[in-house]
Amino acid sequence: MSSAAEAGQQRPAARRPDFPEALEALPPAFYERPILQVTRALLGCRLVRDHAGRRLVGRIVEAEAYGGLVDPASHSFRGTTPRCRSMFGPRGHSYVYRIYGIHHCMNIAAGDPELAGAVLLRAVEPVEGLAAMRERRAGREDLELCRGPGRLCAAYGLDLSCDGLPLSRRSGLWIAASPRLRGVRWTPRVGLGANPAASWLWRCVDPGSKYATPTPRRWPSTPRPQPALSRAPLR
DNA sequence: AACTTGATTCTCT
DNA sequence: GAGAATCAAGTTT
Repeated sequence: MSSAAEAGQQRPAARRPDFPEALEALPPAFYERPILQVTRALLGCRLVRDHAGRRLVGRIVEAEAYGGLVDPASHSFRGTTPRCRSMFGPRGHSYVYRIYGIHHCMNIAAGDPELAGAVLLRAVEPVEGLAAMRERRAGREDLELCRGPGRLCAAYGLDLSCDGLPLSRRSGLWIAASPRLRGVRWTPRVGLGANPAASWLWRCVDPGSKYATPTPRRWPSTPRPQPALSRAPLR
């Protein structure tokens, strides 16, 4: 009995050929659990990018889950489109989209098999490569370099050319595992307006970090039950 | 209208 | 100063 479990622990990639090798060091919960667990596991991990001869590193302090079974706030809600194609792709790949025609947002595809899903990285605490980030975000305080999904992409130089990349050292963009962060808080997601999912607690934040965006004082006033995540296929 | 940001203006502390 | 409100800035749906 223990041999099967040990084999699974030792060689997770054998049953997950699509999963980037750089993520194999993460605990099994990272890729065995629904998207909320993935979101939870990403907090405290590091977003790393090797680009233009420099390494950028940031500690993830804020992330949001999108997708799953029925999430009207997700790009995947109405099925696959050229834009959100990466949400339906293999887990551990990037999903980068343009927002408001101006900025970009970085996500990690993390849906269960046959389910679309992605985790939006909303803020990281700059750890390494501050000089390159300051160049891309000239005139900003260090606190503001990566506080917000659009700012994060600007500081990292992430754009549509980074969409669909496997997160790995080979691609130059990956997640470095970290011990489970304690004391995270779940809140409603930011910027959903009148969306019926506006009150779902799918935003995970390190409340002790100044590098996360502020949590709104007033939450959506019409709570609706979150749907149970299941492995049932979309549509 | 949209999973945002930056600048401005207002309020309150 | 901090925080809320308002507005405008491309592109895609």
